[in-house]
Amino acid sequence: MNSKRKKATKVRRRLSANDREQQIVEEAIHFFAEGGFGGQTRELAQRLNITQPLLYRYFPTKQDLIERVFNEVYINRINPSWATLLRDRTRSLHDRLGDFYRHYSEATYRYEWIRLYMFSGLRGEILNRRYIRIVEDTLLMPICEEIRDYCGWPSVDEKPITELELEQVWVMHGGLFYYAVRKHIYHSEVSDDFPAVVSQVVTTVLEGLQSRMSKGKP
Amino acid sequence: MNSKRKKATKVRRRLSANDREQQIVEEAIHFFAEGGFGGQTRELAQRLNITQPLLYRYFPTKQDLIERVFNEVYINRINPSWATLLRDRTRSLHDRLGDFYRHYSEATYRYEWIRLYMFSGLRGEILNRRYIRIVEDTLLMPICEEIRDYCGWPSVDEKPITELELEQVWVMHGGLFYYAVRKHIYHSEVSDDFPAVVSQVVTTVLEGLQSRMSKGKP
DNA sequence: AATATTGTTTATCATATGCTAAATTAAATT
DNA sequence: AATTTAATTTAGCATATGATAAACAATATT
Repeated sequence: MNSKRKKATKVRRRLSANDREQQIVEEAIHFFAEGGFGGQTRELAQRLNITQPLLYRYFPTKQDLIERVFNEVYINRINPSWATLLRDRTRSLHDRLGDFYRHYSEATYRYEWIRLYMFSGLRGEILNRRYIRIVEDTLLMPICEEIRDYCGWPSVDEKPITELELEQVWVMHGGLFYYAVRKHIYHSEVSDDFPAVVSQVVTTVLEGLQSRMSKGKP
Repeated sequence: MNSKRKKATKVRRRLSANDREQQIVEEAIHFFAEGGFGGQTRELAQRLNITQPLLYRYFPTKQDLIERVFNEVYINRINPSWATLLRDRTRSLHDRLGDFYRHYSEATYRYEWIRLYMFSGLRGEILNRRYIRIVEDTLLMPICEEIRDYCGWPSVDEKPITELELEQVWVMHGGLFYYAVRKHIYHSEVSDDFPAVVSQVVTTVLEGLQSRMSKGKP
C-alpha cells in the first residue's frame, strides 16, 4: 500500500500533450493577467515547473500562446440566454436587469478577465472592438428596446434607437464595469454587495428615464 | 537678412539642460502613453532625434523618467475650484454637474491621461489609489452632499453618506469615465457630443434619485 | 525484453535592452 | 582668439529574452 500511495501521490513528470497544453494555457492566463503580455516565458515556465523550451513545443511563438489565452478567456463568454432573459416581459425590467448583471458580472468581472481585457485594449488588439460590438448588438440594444417598452416610448420599428439612448445605457453598463476596474485593476475599496449596487443603479436609471415619459422624450 | 532668417529657422542642435529635459518629458508622455512603460529607451531617443545615452544624463534610470512622467501628467490636475463650482447652490445641480464634467473631461479624458492611468493601474502603482481617494473626497462626496440637498434628504451632519450612495455616484462617474476608455483605449466609436451625454445622464440620475424622495430614502 | 514514440531537458544562438565611461564638439567665458 | 564649460555622441558592457537544435528519457508498442 505504501507503493500504491507513492504511485498515487507521485507527481507525473510527463503529461499527455493535451494535458500539458491545457496546463500551460491555464497558467499563462494567470501569468499574463498579473503582469501583462510582456511577462517572460522563462518565468512562466518556472511557475509550471517545466523548462522554457518546452513551451515552444506546444506554442511555436509567444504570440501564439497569447492568442490562445485570448480564445480561452473570451470565446463563448457571452451567453445567448442573457438576451432571452432580458426580453422576458413577464418579469419586471428591474428584476431582469438585476439578474442579467448577476450573470454578466459572474462571467466577466473577474480578475483575469478584466485585466487581460484592459491589457489587450491598450495593445490595440481587435478583440476589444469585436467584443464591444457583440455587447452592443446582443445586450445593450435589447436593453434599450426594453427601456422603450418600460417607458411607453415608441417601438424600435417606429423609431430606431438613437445614439444618445445607447450612450445612456453604455454609461450604466460602463459604470458597473468600472466597479470591476476599481476592484481588480486599481485594487481600490469597493462595496462588497454588488447586487445591491446594481439594484440601486437600475432603479435610479429606470425611474429617471421613466420620469421623462410625460415630457415626450426620448 | 538671409543670414538672419537662417539663424532664426535653424534648429539648435544643443538645448539648454532645462529645455532638453522638458522636451524629453513631453515626448516620453506620448511615447509611454502609446506603448506602455515597456517601451525602449532607444526608440524614445530616436523620436527625440538624440542618442539614447543622453536620456541618462537627465534621468539616472528609466524608472526616474517614468516617475517624472507621472508627476507631469497627474500632479495638480484636480482643480480645487471644481469643488467650489459643485457646491454653488445658486445654480441648478444639473447645470453644475454639466459644467463640472465639461471641465473634468477636458482635463482628464485625454489620450495620454487615460492610457497612462490605465497602464499605471495595471502596474499596481499607488498613483491610482491615491488619485481615487482624492476624487472621492473632494469631488464625489460633495456631489453626494449636493444630491442630498437636491432630493431633500437629511444633511450629512444628521446622517453620513452611505456606501451605496457613494457607489451610485461612482457608477455615474465611472460610466462617464468609461466613455473615454472606449474612445482612447478600445478606439471604439463613441458619440461625438459628450456634453449631450453628460446632460442626459445627469438628468436621468437626478430625476431617478429624486423620485425616491417620496419613498423616504436614501 | 527490445524497439519505437514522444514528452522533456540541456546547451546555445541572436538580438534586445538598461546603463556607463570616455571622447567629442557646440557654445559660453575670458 | 584662446580657454573653459557643458551638451552630446561613440563605443561597449552585462544581462535579459525569444527562439532553436540536438540529446535524453519516460511511456507505449511490438
